Amino acid sequence: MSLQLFDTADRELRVFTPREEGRVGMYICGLTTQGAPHIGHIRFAVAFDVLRRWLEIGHGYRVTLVRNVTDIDDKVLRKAAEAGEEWWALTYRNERLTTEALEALGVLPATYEPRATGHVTDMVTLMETLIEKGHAYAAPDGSGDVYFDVRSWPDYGSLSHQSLDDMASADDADPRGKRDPRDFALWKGRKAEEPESASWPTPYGAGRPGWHLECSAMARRYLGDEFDIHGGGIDLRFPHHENEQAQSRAAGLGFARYWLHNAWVTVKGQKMGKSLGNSLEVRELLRTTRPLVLRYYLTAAHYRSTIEYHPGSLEEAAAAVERIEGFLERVSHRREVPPASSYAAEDLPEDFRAALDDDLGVPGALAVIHETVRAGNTALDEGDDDAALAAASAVVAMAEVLGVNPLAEHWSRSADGTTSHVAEEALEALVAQALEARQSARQERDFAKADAIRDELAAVGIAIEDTPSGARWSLNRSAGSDATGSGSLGSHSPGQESAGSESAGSNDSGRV
RNA sequence: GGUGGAGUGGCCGAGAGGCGAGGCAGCGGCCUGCAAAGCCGCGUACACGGGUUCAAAUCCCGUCUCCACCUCCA
Repeated sequence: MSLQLFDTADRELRVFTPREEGRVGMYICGLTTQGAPHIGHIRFAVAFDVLRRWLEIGHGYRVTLVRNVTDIDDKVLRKAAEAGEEWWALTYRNERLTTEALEALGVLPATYEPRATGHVTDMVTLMETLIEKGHAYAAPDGSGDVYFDVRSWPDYGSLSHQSLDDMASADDADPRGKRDPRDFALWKGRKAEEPESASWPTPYGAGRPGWHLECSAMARRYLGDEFDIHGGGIDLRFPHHENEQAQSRAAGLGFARYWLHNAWVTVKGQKMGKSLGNSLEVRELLRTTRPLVLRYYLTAAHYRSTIEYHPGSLEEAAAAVERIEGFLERVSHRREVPPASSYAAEDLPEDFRAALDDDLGVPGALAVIHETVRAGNTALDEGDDDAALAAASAVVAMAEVLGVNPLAEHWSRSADGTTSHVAEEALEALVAQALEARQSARQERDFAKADAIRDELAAVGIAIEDTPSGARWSLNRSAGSDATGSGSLGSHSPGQESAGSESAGSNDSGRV
């Protein structure tokens, strides 16, 4: 079984073969840290996190993932000036917000996250090569700009399949010193009104990186002259990636072998924009949505399909997540579900593997997870704990590949540190009292009273389920706007009767 | 003008010539004191018009609508 990926350059599925046996070098364009990230911004990170996990878990590759931080550009300087803030303070603050958002969603850390501003010398080296080879020139107007000469590179446009002659010339582009309006800036000479801290000396004059050069320079430094996968949002295909490829290849480097691009998150059919305010910022959404749910939501669609955001889609994601969690909880009352790491990748269901090998078919992979959940629930209903445990193990392992494993330690760490064991124990004791009272009422067939107790608990976000082995309670995850309930407070059953009346031999479990 | 993508059942969202992915919601049933959870059953969907084929959401032709990119947006 081999992995196939859709390559933007070839516009078709290609069998993925790394250039070096067993290792994969992957570069993904991170964010320009000019603002707090919204869910659209971080989709790429989630999408490529799944790819990275599948390469590692499913295929055993050692992945070197480089995710850059473009920490300087026109907008950064403009916003900083508007806010009366140092540009580097603004960009660093937003970089941290981005990191927090990605961590919250369980995106595995990159191997390295280089910043553009730290790689000026690498960029100068590239510019020197390009000028030497006749593919770039310093603007003759003394502006300090250095441009790539697109006419000198016949292959220009090959990534986005556009012909130079068909490209609309950029009316709004600053034309100073360009030979052709489509020439793009490798380097931007410092303008008088720009802060000195935002410029670096070069042989061509002081200035700062153009938007594209840093990626070529940093990919080269960390992944080499040629590497396997380059990813990013679909909008980056042109001009950003086209330009990266042009400047790197013109400099004699092999550069990326596979180009992958993810689609948007849209709102009302349109690309998310500034006008939406901050309501879809990750940190805002996480006030009312569990990180696992948001992660599931962003993961569930195929990476090349647009996700249309609408109110309610997060609730649907929550319901799907709870279905998986509910099953794992049910099993965990009977047996100890082993961690994902103990599950051999080769044992992942064949349909699941095939789905992911087919250009990362996450929707198909999720279907396998849900089918396995149903089979597991059926096994549970039939008292076949072995089969249920096998299903649960597979579910955990599959979900782990997608980064949506409810049992992963990541999700049980409370994001805000509010969950203390003391509080947990206190809650446990209070609920236990209520459940005892309800149980006596039920035994006396005073169902009005029993139901009243259940309603009271429900009102504060505690759901009750009666099972053959006694009542269980759990924090109702979808209740109320702020009842986010941490995983560690997930669900409880009266310990003393946990396996009591059930079939013998099922009590080797204990609780997880 | 150029390039690329999309239109699927109440909703989300896969698939891509023949057996209706999966989830959410809904209805019926089992279970339950009642619920909840779970399980079982229930859907005759593929923008429109033609065509090819024994067979078309899937291929071909045409039409409509929407979206993205075309020099600093994931």
